[in-house]
Amino acid sequence: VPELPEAETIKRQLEQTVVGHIIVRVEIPVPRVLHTDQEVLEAELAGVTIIGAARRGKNIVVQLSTGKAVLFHLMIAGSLLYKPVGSERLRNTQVVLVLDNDYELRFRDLRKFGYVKLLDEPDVLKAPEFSHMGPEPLSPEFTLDLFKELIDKRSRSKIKALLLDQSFIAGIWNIYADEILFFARVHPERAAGSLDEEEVTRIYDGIRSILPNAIEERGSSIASYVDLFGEPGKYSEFHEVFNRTGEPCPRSCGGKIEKTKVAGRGTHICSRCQK
DNA sequence: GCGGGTGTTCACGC
DNA sequence: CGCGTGAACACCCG
Repeated sequence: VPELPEAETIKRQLEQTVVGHIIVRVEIPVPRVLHTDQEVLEAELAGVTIIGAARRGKNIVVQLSTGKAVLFHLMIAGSLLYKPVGSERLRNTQVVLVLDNDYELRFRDLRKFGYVKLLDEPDVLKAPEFSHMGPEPLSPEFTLDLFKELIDKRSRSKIKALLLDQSFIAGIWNIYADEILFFARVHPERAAGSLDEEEVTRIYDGIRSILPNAIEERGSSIASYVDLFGEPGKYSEFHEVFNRTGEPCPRSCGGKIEKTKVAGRGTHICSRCQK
């Protein structure tokens, strides 16, 4: 599942590739993945220049010279791919933006849970589509004080449920929630209100260090995720607990990584380190 | 047939 | 009672 680091990787790669190019044609083999009327989308995209790329949470946005933008949500098994025109298109390619440099931007989703949508507001901080979302964890506005305030308001929730809640904080999902809580030595079932100041600070520090490290490695490839160039992310090699059930705890505490279920999600913990 | 993210609805408990 | 919370669905297909 592409989370913040994976979406940010793709956003940065879009800036190096499609930005500055004109969309000469749009092909939509599977219109069902559109959350915008097909004719409207085609009319709004054809002949238009791509002027920027942005990200909000796990959402990827391509900004257009017309003041509109295109939102790609990769959901569970989606990918965006930058490929030469004429190269073989993988099965399940649903939307293709053909560019003026003989390359094309392809949206592909094995599960068809992901979607493509036209936005009238290209500023991701203003677009109503994202108005329900919590703060961007890597933004300057997301301070320790703000995090403490938000935690206080949701004291009854389990901390892992909060990290997964996109309206609480944007872009973190299962991999990074588990890695952050292991880093912070906090058990995922803990009620937010039971966390002391040091624990909240450690979770905050985990968020602010793990996400940038993961971006540096172009994200984590666990199932189907690949970046814009079809390459897997390398951060999976650095996972301390996620997908490491049964392995010894990397803190050498003598415990083993266990898999449980918290907030409805598979959850990896070292129960000796995380209290 | 399971599982995955999201939006929605619905039920529960404080 | 009202709110916060969480559970149950629907969507789809390897």
